Amino acid sequence: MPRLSEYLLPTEREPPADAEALSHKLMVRAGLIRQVGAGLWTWLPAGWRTHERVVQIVREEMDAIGGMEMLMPIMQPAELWKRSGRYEGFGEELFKLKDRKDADMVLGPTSEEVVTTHASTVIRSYRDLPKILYHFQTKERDEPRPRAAVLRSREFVMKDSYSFDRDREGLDVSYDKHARAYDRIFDRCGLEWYSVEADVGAMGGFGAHEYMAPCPAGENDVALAPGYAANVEVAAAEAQSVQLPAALDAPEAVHTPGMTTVAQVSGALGLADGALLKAFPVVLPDDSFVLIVVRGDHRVNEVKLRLALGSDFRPTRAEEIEQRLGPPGFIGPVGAQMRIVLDEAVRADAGGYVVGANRRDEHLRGVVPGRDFVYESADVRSVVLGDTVGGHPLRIEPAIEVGNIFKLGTRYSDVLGASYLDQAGASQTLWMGCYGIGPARIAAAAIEQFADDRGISWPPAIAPFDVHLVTLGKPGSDERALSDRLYEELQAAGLTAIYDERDAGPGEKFADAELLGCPLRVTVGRRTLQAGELEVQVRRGQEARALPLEGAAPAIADLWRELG
RNA sequence: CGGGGAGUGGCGCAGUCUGGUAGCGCACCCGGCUGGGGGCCGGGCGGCCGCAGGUUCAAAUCCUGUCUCCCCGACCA
Repeated sequence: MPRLSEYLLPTEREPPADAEALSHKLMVRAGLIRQVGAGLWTWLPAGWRTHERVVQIVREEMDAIGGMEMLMPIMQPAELWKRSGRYEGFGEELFKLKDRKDADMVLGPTSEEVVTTHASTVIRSYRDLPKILYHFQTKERDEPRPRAAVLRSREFVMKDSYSFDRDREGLDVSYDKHARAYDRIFDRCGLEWYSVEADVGAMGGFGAHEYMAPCPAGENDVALAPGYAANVEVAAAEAQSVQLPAALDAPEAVHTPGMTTVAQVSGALGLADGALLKAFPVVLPDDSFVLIVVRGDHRVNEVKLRLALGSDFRPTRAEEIEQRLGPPGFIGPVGAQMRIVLDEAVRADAGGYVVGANRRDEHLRGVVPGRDFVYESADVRSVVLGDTVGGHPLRIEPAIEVGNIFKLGTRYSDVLGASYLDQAGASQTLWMGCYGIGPARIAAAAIEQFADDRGISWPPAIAPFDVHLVTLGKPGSDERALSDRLYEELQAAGLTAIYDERDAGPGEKFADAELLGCPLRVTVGRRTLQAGELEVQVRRGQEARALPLEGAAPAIADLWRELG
């Protein structure tokens, strides 16, 4: 255990000028991390202690569900990725390089290819199943925009585990085991968290959950209602109803010169934005056009749209819109010669909507879906504040994704030939799941969630040290002799301690202790010594209490356990 | 990739418009004082002014190019 005079803890008074996120500022100020380049960070000793405490918690819970720790390489032959289709499919995020023989290599952003390749040769029989394999390994992802220090970096350690099962039911069991392990992990780390249903996306999975830690620096928006939590990417909710003017016998043209936005048209007509319909043409891979129509106060959700269309799509170019429909800003579903998908929040019986007329400077009013255009119905919009779930209004808050679990199915085992022989001797494809956790994000999320104006306030289980021991005595003083002894006794009592015996003033020592944020600060000074007691401050809430000198170390250990 | 901003000592900044000895606060080193909330006094160390080219008697400052980093958005197993 370190004495601070010998330790490397470069604290700063000022945060880096370009830091925005609280965790970024505090991790640098507290001497936990330093930047090397964009999205590349060094963990300094105290920061790494926290990282490794998180890792140890994850390890224990993975082992508890039968996971087996291993280690796969960061650098991987491109051949594997070409076989899985992800050499191109992963996109620009994949770091690619060549070795001296000019062979294509990649730096692994994840390890499905490698682990599945092993499984294909190592798992041969139904008797070998199920298996859960995991490792902590550095991941490399050439992020288009790294941000907020370790919250989104280009290189980071991830725990990734992979389950192998005989069938879909087996996968469900492995998945549930992970879900339970994850619950314990995030609880033990002291985070505020919840799990949400996630986009299974282009990976073609069978189910996925994300573990979210709410905090201001979060990059995901989560929709919440009592008993409901979902990433806004996939969230579904009841839309607030909107006051519509009465339907007309037939659509009627309205002159709307230069009014290309919803706000302009609704303003000019004195209507709510939701009384208008917005139209977004998209193009499918077969080059057919689909017109997506949502309420004027709603936005198309691309993830949900992809799901509803059952295929990828691209936005339409301006000249295509002009050619197929009309001038951009004035397009609408009436008379459109293409497939129309109408969002479910649009009611066919509520009155008359206003839509673009597909002619310059003109809209139509009194439009009734079904009567005036033919459509398919689907939920393709993003939820907004004001929507309800089960009658409860939605809350939307930012969160950091600290982990996820994903039912892969046979997507990798199929293409990489991972199969086993069943009891009847028939070859069967392995069913797989993959499960990730980012220890760095857990650390950053904990900072975000619990920091106060004095600095970090770690959850006890992942603090760099359990106790921050501050001595105010000069070398040779009685106070110093006592604190030296206490330092030994704290360790004997099973606590980790950082001992600030620097030749510095009390204000500086207290400020550094509160910045670093260990759960307990113990102060030894003349004042307390004369009173025959020690001052112990609980970092969170900064409540101070006095403990008798006699038997102080075990009492501090008890106090620490109470916090945990 | 689109938009915006910034590169001057370890950190935070001024100086650039109007070219002329590279500065301030903190940190750091030495000495002394102080000793329960970033204390005080004195003395110091430390800078290819991101890089390259150009203009000029002279460039941190003007011109051209380039690199890097940050923020917002797009993107994101």
